[in-house]
Amino acid sequence: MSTRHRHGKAAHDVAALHTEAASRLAAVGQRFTSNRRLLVDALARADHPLSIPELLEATGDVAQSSAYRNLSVLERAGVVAKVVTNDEWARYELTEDLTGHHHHLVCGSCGAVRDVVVPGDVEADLDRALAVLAKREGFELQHHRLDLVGVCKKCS
Amino acid sequence: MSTRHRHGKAAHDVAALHTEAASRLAAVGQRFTSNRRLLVDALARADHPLSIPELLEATGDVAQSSAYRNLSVLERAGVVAKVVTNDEWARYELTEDLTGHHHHLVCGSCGAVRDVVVPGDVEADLDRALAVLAKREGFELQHHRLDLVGVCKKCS
DNA sequence: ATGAGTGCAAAGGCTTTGCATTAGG
DNA sequence: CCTAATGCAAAGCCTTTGCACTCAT
Repeated sequence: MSTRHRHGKAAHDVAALHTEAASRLAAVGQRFTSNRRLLVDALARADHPLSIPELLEATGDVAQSSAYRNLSVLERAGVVAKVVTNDEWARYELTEDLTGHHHHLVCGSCGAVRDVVVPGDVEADLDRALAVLAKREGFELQHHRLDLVGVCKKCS
Repeated sequence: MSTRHRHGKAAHDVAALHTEAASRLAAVGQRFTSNRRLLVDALARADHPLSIPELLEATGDVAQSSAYRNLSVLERAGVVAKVVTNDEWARYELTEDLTGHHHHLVCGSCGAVRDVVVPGDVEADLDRALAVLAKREGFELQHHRLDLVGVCKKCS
C-alpha cells in the first residue's frame, strides 16, 4: 500500500486508465494518440499537477504546441483538468473521477503543489454545508476547490 | 444592514480603511498616493474580486501600467490579494483581514466571481481538520482557499 | 531640489494559431 | 486515401519594464 500510488479507482490500473481515456476521447470524436497517451501517463505517474515544462520533460519528445493542444483536447474530453494555484504557469492533472477527489498543498514560497486527501467525514460535512449555501445563493454547485496555502517542508 | 456592505471590521468605514492602507504602505516604505486610493476604493466598493479592465473602468483615469504596478505594491504591503480563479485574467481584492474571511462562487460558464461567506461553525470545523492534516504532512499552513465552482443564477 | 509615482510605449513570456507534413484508420 | 494529429514558426494577449515627465516632500 505504501509503495502504491495513493489514487484509487480506475487509475490504479494503467490499462484501465487508457481504456477510460480512449473512451472519453471517442465520446467527443477524438483519438487516443501516442502523444496523448504520453501525456496521460506522465500525469498518472505524478502525485501532483504538472506544468507544461514538467510535462515536456516527462514525456520526452512532444512539441510544446502539441502538448498545449492535446491537453486542451483532453480537458474537453474530461480526462484532464487545468489547475491554476497562483499566478505562475498553468498546471494539469487527471480529472478527479479518474484519480479520486483531493486537494492541494500550495507552497507560497517555492510554488510547489502537492496532492492531499482530506478525511471523508470532513469532506462530507463540507459538501453538506456548501450545498446549503449554494442553494441559498441560487448557485448550481458542481464541485469545490480547496487549497491549503502555506510553506512546504522543504522551504521551512 | 441589508443595504450595507457585507464586510465587517475596518472596511465598514472608508476613513478607517484609508488609515489602515496608508499605515501598511508606510510599513514597507510606500506612500498612499491618489492612484492607490482610487484602486483601494474601487476594490472596497465591489463585492467581488476585480480584473484589471474592471479596475481601470472603476477608477476612471489610471494608466494600465500604473494599475499593475500599484496593485503589486499594495499586494506587497498586504492591502490587496491577487486571486486567480481559473485561467482568465488575474483578479484583485482587499486582503481578508480588511474585509473578513470569505470564499468565492465561480461561474464556470461566464467566469463571474462573487464573494460568499461560509457559516462560522463550518469554517471552524474545516480549520480544525486542515490544521491536523497540515501538521501530519509537515506543512506550515497559513490559510486556505475554498472556491465553489458551478453555474451562476444568470447563466442557468 | 530630489526621489517616488505616473503614463506611454516597447518588450517579455506563456499560450494559441497557421500551415505544411506525417501518420493512423 | 483522407481526415486528424503533429511540429515548427509566427502571432496573441496579459503582464512587466524602460524611460522621461510630473508631483509631493
